[in-house]
Amino acid sequence: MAENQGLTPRAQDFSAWYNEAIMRAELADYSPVRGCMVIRPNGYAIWELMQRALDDMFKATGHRNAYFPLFIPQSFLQKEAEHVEGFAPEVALVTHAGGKELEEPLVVRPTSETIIYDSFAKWIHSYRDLPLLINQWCNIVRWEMRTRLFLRTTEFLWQEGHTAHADEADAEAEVRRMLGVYRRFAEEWMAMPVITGVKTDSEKFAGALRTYAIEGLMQDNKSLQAGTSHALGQNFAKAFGVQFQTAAGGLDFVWSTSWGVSTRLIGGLIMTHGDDVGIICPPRLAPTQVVVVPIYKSDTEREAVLQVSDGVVQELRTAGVRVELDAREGMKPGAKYYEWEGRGVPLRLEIGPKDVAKGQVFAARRTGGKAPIPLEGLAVSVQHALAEIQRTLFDTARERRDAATRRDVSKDDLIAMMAGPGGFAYAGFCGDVACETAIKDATKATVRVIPDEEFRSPTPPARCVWCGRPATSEAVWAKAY
RNA sequence: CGGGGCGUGGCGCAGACCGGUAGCGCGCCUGGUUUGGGACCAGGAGGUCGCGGGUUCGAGUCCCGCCGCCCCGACCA
Repeated sequence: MAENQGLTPRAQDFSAWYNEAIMRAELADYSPVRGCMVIRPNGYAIWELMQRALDDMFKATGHRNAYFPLFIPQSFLQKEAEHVEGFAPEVALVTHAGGKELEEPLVVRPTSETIIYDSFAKWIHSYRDLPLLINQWCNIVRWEMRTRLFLRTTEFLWQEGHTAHADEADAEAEVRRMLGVYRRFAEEWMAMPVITGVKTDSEKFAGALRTYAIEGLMQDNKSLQAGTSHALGQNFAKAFGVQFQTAAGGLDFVWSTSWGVSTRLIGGLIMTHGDDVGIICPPRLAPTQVVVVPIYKSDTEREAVLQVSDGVVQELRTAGVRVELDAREGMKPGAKYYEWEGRGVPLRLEIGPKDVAKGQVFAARRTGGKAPIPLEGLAVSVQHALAEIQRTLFDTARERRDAATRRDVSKDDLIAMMAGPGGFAYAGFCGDVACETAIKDATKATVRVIPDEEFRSPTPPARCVWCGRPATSEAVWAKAY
């Protein structure tokens, strides 16, 4: 049958594949408003699972959720110089409402630092009020020039943590802690290996002292900034007068942090695991972890097969597995397979007359391989299989990332790499923005991070890959989303 | 904003160079037969051909203008 039902192969056109994979899985749709997207139930279900996992981690680290307004007085944004400058070009402004012009235009939040610090200034009086650990789940608007489903849309959903601390060390610990949470989420839930590190000044958040990030390498060997954690110093505290009385009786400004991940993670999930058939959901984030497809000819077969299938579904559901029974009539099993594979369901159980007779189901993994599983102890076997699939996805992704990583590259290597296969290039960096710019102009690659110790090369590079002067650090270069 | 591509039933496309009854595949609806990797037969529904002008007896097709979308680049999570 129709060969035209397949997706554009990744190797042929990764962008086309990405869009088609999203459409096939019914994760999202284009909207009537340019740059915006509709997140369909299949896509939103992934987001809900991400939210739940992350929210639990935020709560476990002492954070509480709150909600701040979508509209921010324009003047607020202007109180922090770098912040305005950074966000001004992509801000949407409400100038009219209620049928008349507003006295002061309202910014549609591109991020909530300013309006949150306005509140923090009211809430924080004493060192006893610190640390203040707040998170909010909300939507954000940034008027981007060029958009891409999930990866960069005009409006997107995210989570932004905002915390205030009595001293720099405590704030720094928070910034690192939340970067660690993001890393753990990426690795353990998304099965997406990431490197962590600090951003260069040119890549850091507008208004931050330092920005830390997790970066994953996608299948086209471009890097995706998947989460950021910012040390804001006392910049916003000073701009908004967030002061507190110290234990010693003095007055000081708080040290603050902010950190966020967004629906962009869904794009990362797609580009990390998808294959030419469609997306692949890691089991822990799969809205449907298991689909049961009954197979039969006669009515008697149908009855027996459906009875076993129902029992399987019940058993798995009771065991906490997210399972669906696809008992649609008039559709060939093969057609169902393709449909669920396109949606990324990690495990499929086929149940036919032969399986019923043998007391087994036939399990097909989205990561490859088919094998019978006995009905006896099925729930445990299925959970085992899901855990293995989760691990396989992570291992495969890490091997792919490592295979696309080169260390101690020379200037010529860097140029050749970025003109060719792409990937992560580790090399010495003098720290001069001039070299950063020159490299970007010549290769399109940017410094993704100055990697944390764990990711650094055993022998630190001695010289800058570009200018040859002594290196102040090792950096990771890649083309990025 | 620059470069490239594209707008024709829900989706994918043909028709355009050379103006003359709007077509194909998939999907959808009804009935029947099917069902271990994308079923088949029969019947059926569904289109302001992106929008606005113009040329013409007649425009999906030719001319002018506009709009939108996708991809690549500059800005960004």
